[in-house]
Amino acid sequence: MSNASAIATEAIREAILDGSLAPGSRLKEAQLARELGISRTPIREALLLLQSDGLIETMPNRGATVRCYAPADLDELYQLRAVLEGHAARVAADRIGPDELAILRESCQRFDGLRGVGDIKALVAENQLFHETILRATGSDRLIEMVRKVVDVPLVYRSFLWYSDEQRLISGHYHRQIASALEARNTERVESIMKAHVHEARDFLVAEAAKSLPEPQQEER
Amino acid sequence: MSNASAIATEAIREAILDGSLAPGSRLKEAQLARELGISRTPIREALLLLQSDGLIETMPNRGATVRCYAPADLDELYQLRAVLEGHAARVAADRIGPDELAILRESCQRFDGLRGVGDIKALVAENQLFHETILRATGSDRLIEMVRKVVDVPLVYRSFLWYSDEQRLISGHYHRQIASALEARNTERVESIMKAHVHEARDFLVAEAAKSLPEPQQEER
DNA sequence: ACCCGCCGGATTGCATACAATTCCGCGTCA
DNA sequence: TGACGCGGAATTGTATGCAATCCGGCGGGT
Repeated sequence: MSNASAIATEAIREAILDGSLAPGSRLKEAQLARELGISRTPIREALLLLQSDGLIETMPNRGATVRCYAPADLDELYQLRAVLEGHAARVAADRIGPDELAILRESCQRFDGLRGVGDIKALVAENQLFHETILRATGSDRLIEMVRKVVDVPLVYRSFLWYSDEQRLISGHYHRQIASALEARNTERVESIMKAHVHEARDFLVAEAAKSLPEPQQEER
Repeated sequence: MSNASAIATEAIREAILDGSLAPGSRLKEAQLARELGISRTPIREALLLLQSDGLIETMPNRGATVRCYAPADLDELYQLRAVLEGHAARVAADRIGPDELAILRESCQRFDGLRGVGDIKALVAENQLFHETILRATGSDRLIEMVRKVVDVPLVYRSFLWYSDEQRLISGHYHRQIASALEARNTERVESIMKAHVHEARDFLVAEAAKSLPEPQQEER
């Protein structure tokens, strides 16, 4: 991470994902530059990248704001994610190697081990590892990139999912089923399981989001 | 198109798509700035956008080059396009309105009328209109954006397709079938036809590309 | 009282100057 | 002769200054 604009990009992205920058809040270039101790130029480049990631929104001459997401957006994102990850799983079934399968197995083990533990961050990380391993097995950088764009955004709201012990159990089960189908190189099956897995996460999250933020209010600052 | 960086983005994109900037050629910021009569700052922003579109490639401290595509890349892109447009067609089947259906019908008519005519640009435009109408009917900006990223890139090579009279005929046929399936709101059918349509285009193009550019040579400048 | 236009502060957009890095050719040394 | 290292030119990365634009408040007119 040598250059300043990459540092800025990650710093701002982290701030958005961990909630220090609330949805709707205004991102002033000068302010961000001061806070990160760099000039406005790399900040502008970072904002451009984050915009293309869909994390922020910019209006010409009026600056950038952290993008707000309505439940409908979550739904749309997860729909796309199901399509993309389903496809990824199918492709991966033909190309995944023994070492990657081993990683998946181990991940499933650790996932089970985390049952009942309150460590949400570890769960999220473990889940990410599982999904990313499958994505990498596709060998398609474009696909990886697309999924990242669809996954990163709802990460803001996503922790909800892991507070439910039942959801953890079910997710772990899906992961094991997916790993088995990949091992058996059953393309049809792995695609449909993956889609079901993502769709369930969507249903759960959309329901939760509808409860906790019924109005997509525009926050200010 | 008021601001300079948007102008620069479109100018460079056009130059890449119409071939004035050959794949592999180096994009020097100062040179582009001189040619467009603006400073390097908006050029840099344009390059960032084009990079996220996948049209160019940049290495840190070493500038940008027009991205080269191997036949394998074309294959990958069309695979993704089939998945995404297939999904789009499915979604559109539930949401498309009568006016959009009319546009599709008219487009099919005009498409048939262009048979035997040498006007490649008109064919490309008509084809784009057809596919974009379906995409817009999904109401999902993210999906539109994703497809654009996958479609724009091979546009460089794509004219091949339309030189074959047989391909025109077949494409026209697919378009009519798709329009019918949409009108009947047959989600399963429209998805599978759209996928087949894209897959055929891919087969044709990959075969042509393999013939005309057997080695993905790195051009310089 | 309400609407309209103007003005000052704040913020973004663009240009330019400067610093850091890379690439290439030359000379030196083993 | 070949490999290594060292400038210097070219190019990218960052900082900063200035112009253009937008927002909010104030005053005048209806």
